[in-house]
Amino acid sequence: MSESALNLGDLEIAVLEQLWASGQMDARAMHQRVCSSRRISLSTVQSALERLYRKGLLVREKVSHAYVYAPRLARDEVMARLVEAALDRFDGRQADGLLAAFVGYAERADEVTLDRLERLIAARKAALSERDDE
Amino acid sequence: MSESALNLGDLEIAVLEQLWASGQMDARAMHQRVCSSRRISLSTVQSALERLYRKGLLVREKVSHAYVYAPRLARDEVMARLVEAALDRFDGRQADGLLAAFVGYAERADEVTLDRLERLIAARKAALSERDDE
DNA sequence: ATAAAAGCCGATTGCTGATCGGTTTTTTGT
DNA sequence: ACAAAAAACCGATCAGCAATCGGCTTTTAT
Repeated sequence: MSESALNLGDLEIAVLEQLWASGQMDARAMHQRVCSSRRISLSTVQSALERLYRKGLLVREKVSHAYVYAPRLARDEVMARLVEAALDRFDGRQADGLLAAFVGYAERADEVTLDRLERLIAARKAALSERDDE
Repeated sequence: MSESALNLGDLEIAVLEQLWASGQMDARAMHQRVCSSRRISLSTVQSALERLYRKGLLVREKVSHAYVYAPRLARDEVMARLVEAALDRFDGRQADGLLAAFVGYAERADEVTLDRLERLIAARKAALSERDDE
């Protein structure tokens, strides 16, 4: 049922970051964005986009001849899936794992983050009790 | 510089789970535990233990001739590192990343987990304000 | 129709985990 | 002390996957 197993390489993440920042792009534009930091050919970028597309992380539309790629998932969602993929391989109790992972981060978390988390938890609790009612 | 890049294979995780459950074990004992679900030779298990040792996840002690391995990190700590490794590759704001990752899990979290998280957050907030005081 | 741009395909490289067998070293039983 | 058994050590193979590229095919635009 779980079967996530998402895995992303460095180029793939860099490409995703560009798309999250700009919304959409074709391979050529992407190449120009990333070729400054990485000396890379157009086809390499195309391969990365293609892989991300096959992984279900991008949507694309043929604009006249070229594909224009756009993120299919929000940045946050992808991060969540990565966490899920990393934790799903352990025996049961993912919640505990996340909890544990969070502890490590919490030690560094600032007040704003904590406030946001509290709101998230409150929202989740509300959702839970509402579901119980019906 | 982050430089975590922790990565674990399936056998490695299975081996770790056994050690977390039993505290310590030598290669032979480990082999007997895992060879039921995986048809695997002793040396394969030894390799996995060796790899985990080199990765700093296990300690070992030569008990007379055989190494006895034990976890160096708690299960939770390893999970936390895995999450960290998965998230560190994104641009900045890891706190936000964790937050985001948490959102996904929170949607499935049960009340007990939520309560525990609230306590964690409260504890962290207390620690923060105490530090501000001094 | 032809050149340029894009897509598609296959190959290579590099890394890492899983897996094993053979050789050397250590332990142990007699 | 010696031989058999157990363990460690070593290196080799295999598989999967990301990164990378070049070349062939298709489509577009002039």
